[in-house]
Amino acid sequence: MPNAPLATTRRVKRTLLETPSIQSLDRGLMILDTVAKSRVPVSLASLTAVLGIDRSSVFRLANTLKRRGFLANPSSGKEYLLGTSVWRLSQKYDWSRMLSAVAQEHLKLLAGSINETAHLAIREGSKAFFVDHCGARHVIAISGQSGEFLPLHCTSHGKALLADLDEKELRSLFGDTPLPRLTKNTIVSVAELVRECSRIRTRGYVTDEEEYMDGVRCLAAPIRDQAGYIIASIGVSAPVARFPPDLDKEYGARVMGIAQQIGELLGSPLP
Amino acid sequence: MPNAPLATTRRVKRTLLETPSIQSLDRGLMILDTVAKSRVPVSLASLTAVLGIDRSSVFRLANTLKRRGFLANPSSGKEYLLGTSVWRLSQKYDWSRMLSAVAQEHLKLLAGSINETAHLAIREGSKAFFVDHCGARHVIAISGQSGEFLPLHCTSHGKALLADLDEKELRSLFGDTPLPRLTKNTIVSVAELVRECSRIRTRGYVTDEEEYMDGVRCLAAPIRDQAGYIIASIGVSAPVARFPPDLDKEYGARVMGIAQQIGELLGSPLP
DNA sequence: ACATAGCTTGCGGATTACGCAAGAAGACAG
DNA sequence: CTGTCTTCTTGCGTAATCCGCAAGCTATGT
Repeated sequence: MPNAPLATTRRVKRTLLETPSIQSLDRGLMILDTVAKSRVPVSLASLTAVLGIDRSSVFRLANTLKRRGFLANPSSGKEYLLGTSVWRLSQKYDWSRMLSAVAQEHLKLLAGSINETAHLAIREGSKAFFVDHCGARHVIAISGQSGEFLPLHCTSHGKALLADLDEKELRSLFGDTPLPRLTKNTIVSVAELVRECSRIRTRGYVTDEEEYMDGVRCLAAPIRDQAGYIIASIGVSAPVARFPPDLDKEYGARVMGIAQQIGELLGSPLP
Repeated sequence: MPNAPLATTRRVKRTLLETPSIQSLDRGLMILDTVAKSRVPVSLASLTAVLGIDRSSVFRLANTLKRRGFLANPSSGKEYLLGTSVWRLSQKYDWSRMLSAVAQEHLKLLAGSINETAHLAIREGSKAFFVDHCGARHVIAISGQSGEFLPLHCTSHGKALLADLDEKELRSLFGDTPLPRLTKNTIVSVAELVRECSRIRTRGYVTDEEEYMDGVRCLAAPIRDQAGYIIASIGVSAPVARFPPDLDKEYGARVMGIAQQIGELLGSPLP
């Protein structure tokens, strides 16, 4: 653009493709995201800092969100936290049904490709909820527990779902009660869980070394949405005899591949 | 302002009180609400009809919401349904903790006023999750199960949480499997549950006539947010000997009063 | 009491979003 | 396969809306 004949410096080329976003709405949603991301109430000042928008605009946007119940103030204070509307909306929807609809194909694919039972789970509160499963065609196979709640700290799915939490979050989640031991391998300390989580983040998958049930090994990977948040987990389970650790690398790659595909599907179910 | 020199007819008086809302954001949130309210995918046309906004504006707003993952299109079709972001946000937050923080006082008040155990519950998937409880000072009292998942169809809390569902929704929730019978009084047919729900809506509270456990009667009422959606339930439990049906009216009124107070607190925790 | 930090509100300008209307893209019937 | 009809998508000009500045205000701490 050598000449630059434009009087006012126009934003960008803004080609015909790509409908432009509505600025105020977009900003409002960013505020929601930011508040949700932080686990402590957020002050107006820090919102302006993070978003780089003027104080007054942030105030008015946040105020609008508050009026509709998407944000709220804690009993005493001006800081913002998520309001009940967010929860209301999410409750109306049966996410597990939506997820299993989207992921069903992939789950079958995974189970079929390695011929072991595959599971799909989400986190519900302090439990892993097993949304769906697809069995293997072995005489001996891990039976699926669709609809079951299992502990988070001693299953591969549970650990995958927790992968992004830091020590503080883990401690607040599990409280002061010691983690219940189900087998001799069960991880019972939060400290160890912290290490496990950081390992998941670098390696991308996690195994369950007979931590939930003797004789059963599992391998799972987190499913992340476009924004990178963990929203579910997918993995496989098999008797130890048929699932020695030297298969981990291969299975891990497979599981992670499927996890990524599902994440992409969830992110943008168009074009 | 005796002269009223304004050329363009200004909207309303717009007094100093009440910060005005940002229109586009407000509209976007209305769209979210509308989509969530409907349990079938919503077309652009019906959105414009419901909201009374121009087609193009709705399109661009919805598009913005879609980009941020708050809306999505089903695999094939242009209709809108809720996107994963809504779920993501709600997951980040520990609603049970927030709720119990807000309601703790009231729960204590309720338990104290009638000297029986009071419970606070929310729905998590297809279970009632008991968020908090407050015990009574009796030798024999119903012990509290904070942190427990209980069935929806045979507890007063569960039924209160389901009160607004219609037959279709109830059937899709419970599926084809018959409702498990826990006592001789347990409601085992969806048809009966439908009647029970309509009764709750008119009467405002519901009892559990030893449907979950022999010898225990409960009474619960739904907690509704500002918009009227059921978001939680509160109620009391006692041995039948101490809680005959002629106490229902008094206890019912008490429980409903507290439920309303909590709902108001959640809706607007300011002024 | 004063000072400081953070929240709230007026105000004017111009960017932004709105609505109209025309243009695609399908859906459906003949 | 073609024409008609519905529904979604995009240009464009207008002006209303929203943005940022800067000044009030409220609360907190010294």
